[in-house]
Amino acid sequence: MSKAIIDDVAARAGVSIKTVSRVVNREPNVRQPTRERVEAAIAELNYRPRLSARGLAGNRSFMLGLIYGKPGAHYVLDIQEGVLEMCRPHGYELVIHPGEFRDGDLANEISDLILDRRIDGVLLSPPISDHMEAIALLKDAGIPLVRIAPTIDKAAHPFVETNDLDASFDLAEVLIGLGHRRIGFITGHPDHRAVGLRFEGYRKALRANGIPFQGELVVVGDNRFHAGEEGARQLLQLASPPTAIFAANDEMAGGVIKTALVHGLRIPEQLSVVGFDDAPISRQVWPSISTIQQPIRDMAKTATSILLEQLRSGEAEQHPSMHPARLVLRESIAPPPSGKA
Amino acid sequence: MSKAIIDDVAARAGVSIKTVSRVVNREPNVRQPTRERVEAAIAELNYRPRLSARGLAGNRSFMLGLIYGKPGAHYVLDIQEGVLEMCRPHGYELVIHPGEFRDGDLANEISDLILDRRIDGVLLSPPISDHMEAIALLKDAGIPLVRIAPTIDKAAHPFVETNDLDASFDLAEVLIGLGHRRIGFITGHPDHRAVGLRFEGYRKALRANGIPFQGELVVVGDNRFHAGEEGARQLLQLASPPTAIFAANDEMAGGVIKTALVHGLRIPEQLSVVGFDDAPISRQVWPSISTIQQPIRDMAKTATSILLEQLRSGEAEQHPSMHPARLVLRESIAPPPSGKA
DNA sequence: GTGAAAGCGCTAACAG
DNA sequence: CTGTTAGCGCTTTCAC
Repeated sequence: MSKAIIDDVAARAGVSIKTVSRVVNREPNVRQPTRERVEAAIAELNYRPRLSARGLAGNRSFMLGLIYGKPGAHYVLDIQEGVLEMCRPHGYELVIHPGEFRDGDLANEISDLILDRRIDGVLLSPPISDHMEAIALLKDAGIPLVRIAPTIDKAAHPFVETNDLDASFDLAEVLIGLGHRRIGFITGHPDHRAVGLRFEGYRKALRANGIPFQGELVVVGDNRFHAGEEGARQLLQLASPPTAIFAANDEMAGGVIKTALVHGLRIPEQLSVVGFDDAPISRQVWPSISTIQQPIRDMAKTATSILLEQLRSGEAEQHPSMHPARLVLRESIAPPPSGKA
Repeated sequence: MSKAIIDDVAARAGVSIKTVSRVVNREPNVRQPTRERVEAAIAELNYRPRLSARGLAGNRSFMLGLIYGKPGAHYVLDIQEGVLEMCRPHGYELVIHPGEFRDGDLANEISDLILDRRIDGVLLSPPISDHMEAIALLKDAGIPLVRIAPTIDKAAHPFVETNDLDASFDLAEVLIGLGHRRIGFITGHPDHRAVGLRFEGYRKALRANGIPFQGELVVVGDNRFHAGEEGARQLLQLASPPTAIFAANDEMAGGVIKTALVHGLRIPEQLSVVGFDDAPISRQVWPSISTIQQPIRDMAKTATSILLEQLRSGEAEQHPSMHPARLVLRESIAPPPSGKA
């Protein structure tokens, strides 16, 4: 078994190998009864087309590439699983490639990936989805690509996205609705642009509620836990410290909580904290963090299906697809201390 | 460029394509000057052998499979990166396959993987590395495999491992050395056998120090944060609660810490907590958790190189390789409350 | 040591 | 709608 090749199937079904090929590739121009006969033969023989033979003859590799940065382990795994779920059933294999945004070698690594593996198409996940150099490279090589949650030059290629800005706006409004006026913000890593939109949402919410923006309440972070710790330290040292802190992701929000606890602050009574991502850490600290859940896995699936469609049709259809995020309110928020409100 | 094929190289070097093939495959029987000439031509033309052509002719796929469970996101990513780091330079691609230990379909999925992709070799990471059904399947199919941190039937196949038991013994002895006598233990998921060894280390340490084993101090967990919360709740409700809790992994240790905080206990003054894995969470909770760091990435690299060696030589060499773990002592431990010691 | 010929299993043009 | 004929680019025999 499993040694069956296309000739065996053709013989058993009483057709030519070309017809078998047509059935396997879902091409039209095969009469229904013929198709069924071939399919039966395939099933009986447990025939699986040899990928390398198909690749050699058709000049395709049946491999998709996923190039990703490291915005957090769970984010990466979610993306991977979403992509796998979509590409396996379609006969595509996935080649994963971790890449550093600032790594000068990324360009070389990508060339190697394309040249060596002859990837059929590429998925770019944040923050690499904003790495225009990489994108240009792929474009020049004529490799179809789909970007996940890009923030710049969005017209250039198909993409999927979520509404970071609006969700962030909503979350900030929740804090404002509770009575907070001095809300600190810890930004994400500057390279990670999608996270930058979260800052925009915060500012927009301030504006919408007539709260003046205060530069001293903003600290630049880098998406990591430690940046949250440091940022909180800075913010809490202000002459007039914030009554709430909005961290651009949950890792940093976790850092804020740790610092607050170390300083002996009670959360949420003395300080409200919110994050973004609905990462495991948001449920694991105490009190648990109010945050925003994104349909990461779904975005990855959609991105993959867009890429597969593009590979089939040959043309890049621009149907940007929006996967809305939603608020997850938990224990970490409360009205500001009465004296401050 | 990049369109160069073997004939181009042969022409430029003034040899036959067979000789080029020999050089590319590092075969013997090529005179040094000839080899150099060919290598020069390859470099000048930026020639890359087409994988599908090699695969078709040589009946290999140049793909390795990695089948893994979900013992934690960071664990998985570390393994992936270790494997990638090793196989890319050797011209192998990696096919990742997340699998559930209890999933009845795992067998089918693996068959598909083998049949469809014609994987050359497979790496099994915990807890799948103890999934004997999967292993039997691969063996029957004649697919070389290497297991990462297996605990049962270790003679059957090559493997890499770490000293879970000894490290766990050492950590338990640290607690005992501080004066603890009632030490709670929260076990890992029963399917995840490697984690089971950690329990053995704990028992061995008790024995070595003449402390009687008490069943009531042991709670069965499942490696997840929530199990740590629950387990701690149970242990702290005992008539005579433990003065220290050893969780079989850091996720659960994090849960223990959260429960302790919720109960108003101060750590480590009133309760010492230790975990295992040196996962990010061990640094992110407060106080940070004493734990054990394992060279996961290195294990993955070694496993991969063993597999590659096996593919080259054709025979499975049994040189089980041990990667020692090491203690990481942090804030979460102290002598027991004086009344209890 | 090196080369010539013969496929590997499939798809791409064409014919019919 | 179906079949025939050539390759795809490489590795294998097996000569030399």
